[in-house]
Amino acid sequence: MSKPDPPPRVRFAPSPTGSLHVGGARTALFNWLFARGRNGVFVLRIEDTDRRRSREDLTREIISELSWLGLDWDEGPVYQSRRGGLYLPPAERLLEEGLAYRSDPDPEGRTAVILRVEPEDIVFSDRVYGPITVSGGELKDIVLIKSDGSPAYNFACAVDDHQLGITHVIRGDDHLPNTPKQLLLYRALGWNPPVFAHLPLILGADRAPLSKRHGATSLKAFREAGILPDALANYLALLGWSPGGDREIMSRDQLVEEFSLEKVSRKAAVFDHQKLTWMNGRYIQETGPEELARRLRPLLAETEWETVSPGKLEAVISLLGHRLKTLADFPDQAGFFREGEIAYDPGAVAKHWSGEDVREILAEAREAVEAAEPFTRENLEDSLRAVIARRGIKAGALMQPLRVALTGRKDSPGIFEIILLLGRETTRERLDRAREFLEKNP
RNA sequence: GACCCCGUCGUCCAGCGGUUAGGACUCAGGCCUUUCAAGCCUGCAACACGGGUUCGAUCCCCGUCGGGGUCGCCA
Repeated sequence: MSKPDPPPRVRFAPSPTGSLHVGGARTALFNWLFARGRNGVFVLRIEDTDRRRSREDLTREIISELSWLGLDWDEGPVYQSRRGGLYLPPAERLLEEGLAYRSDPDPEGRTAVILRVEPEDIVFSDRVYGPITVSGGELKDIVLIKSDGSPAYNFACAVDDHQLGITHVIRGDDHLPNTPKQLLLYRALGWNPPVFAHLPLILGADRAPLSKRHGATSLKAFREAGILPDALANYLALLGWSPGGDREIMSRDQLVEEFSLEKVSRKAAVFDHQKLTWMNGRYIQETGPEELARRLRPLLAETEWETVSPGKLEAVISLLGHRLKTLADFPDQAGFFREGEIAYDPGAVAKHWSGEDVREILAEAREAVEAAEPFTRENLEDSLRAVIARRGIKAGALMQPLRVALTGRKDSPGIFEIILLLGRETTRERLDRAREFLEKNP
C-alpha cells in the first residue's frame, strides 16, 4: 500500500465584485467536499485587491450565502487587500536575481515589475484535464507588480497560495490558461507548485456561459425561490461530477465520502432548472414539517402568513408540505387556510359546480360535517361517505364540489384533512358562502 | 486569428474493445386515487462525421466539423 496523502489544504477565493453565483458556489462546494473527504483544511480567501470594484456588502453576502449552502471554512476569511506587504519582497528578490525587470516608466514616472519569460515548452498535469502542454513562445512576460504598486493577479495568487500552504488549487477552467504562468512564477521563486484541478464551466440553456440573462443564478435568488441548500448542493455536485453508476440523490456525507477529482468531467454542463426543481421536491418530501416551517419562515415575511402562529403553520405544512416543489410555492398552495373569503377559480367552478344537484349535495355535505361527532377524521369520512352511498353517486361527485367550496380550487390535499384543519365553523361558513354563490350564479 | 480544452438521448450523468448502449430530468400514455402532486409501470429519444488500428469499435489513433475557454499593469 502506498502511504496516505497528507491532509490537503484548499481554498475558495471569490472576488467581491458580484453576488455569489452557482458557478462559484459549485467551485466552493468541490473544494469543500475535497477537503472534508480527506481531513483537509478549507480556506476562504477574499480577492479584493481591485479597490474600485470590490464591495464590502458583497463580501458579507458571499459569506452568508456560503454558510447557507452549508459550507464552512477552517481558516479565513483572509483578505487579500490586507496583505499588501507580502508581495513586494518576492518581487524584489526576483529583481535582484535578474529574473525580473522594471518596465519603462509611464508618463507619471511609475514602473511595473515584470517577470522575464523564456520561450520553452511548459508541461503540467491537471488533476481533471490530465497532461497539458503549452509550447514555448506562447507566453509573454508576466507582470508581477503593477505600476500603482499593487500585485497583479497571477502573482498575488501564487504568493498567497504558497504562503497559505495551499496544496490543491481547484477552480473554474477559465483559469486553465493562467496555470502555465503561475507555474513559471513558482519555478522562478523556487517554490513547490500546488496540484491544479480545473472544473468545467456551467452553461445556460443556450449553451452560453451562465449569466444574469439566464434568470436566477445567484445563490441569493435560489434561496429566495425556495430551494433547499441540501438540494442545491446535491444538484451542483452532480453538475460536472458523478460517483459513477446511477446514483443521484446523495446526502452530504455520501458526497463527501465519494467525491474525487478524478471523476470530475471535462465537459461544460448546462444548468437545468427543472431538474433542480425536481430534486428540491424530493428533498422537501424528506424534510419534516418542523424544519420546513423554519426554512419557510424567512420567505413568508411581508406576506399574509407573517403573523400566523407557529403551530398553525406547522399544521398546514404537515398537510401539504410534501406537495411543494419549492418553498416559494407555499403561499399559493396554502392560501385557502388563511381566514377570510377564498377566491373561486373560474375553471374549478365551471367544472365541478355546473351539475344540477350540486346545491343539494353541498347541503347534505354540510349536514354530514355537522353530524360528525366527535369531530375526527374517521367520523368525517364515515359521515360523508354515507351521503355518497345514500345518493348513489361517485365519490368524486361529492368531493370535488366540496373541494371547490372549501378551497376554491381544483386540486388540494385530502378533503377530510382539510375539513379537520379548517374546523367546523370555517367549514360551515364556506359551505354557506358556496350556497349563496350558487344561488346568485345558477 | 493564435493557443488550450471538449463532443453518448433535448438536458445531466453511466459506460472505460464484444451491452437489446443504462439511469435521471423533461415529454406522452397507463395504474392508483375524492382532485392535484407524489408513487408505480410503459413509451419516445443518443454514441457529430470520415479515415485508420483490431476478428470486433461509443470506447484507441488521425483528420474534419461543431462547441467552449483564454489571449489586460481585471480577477
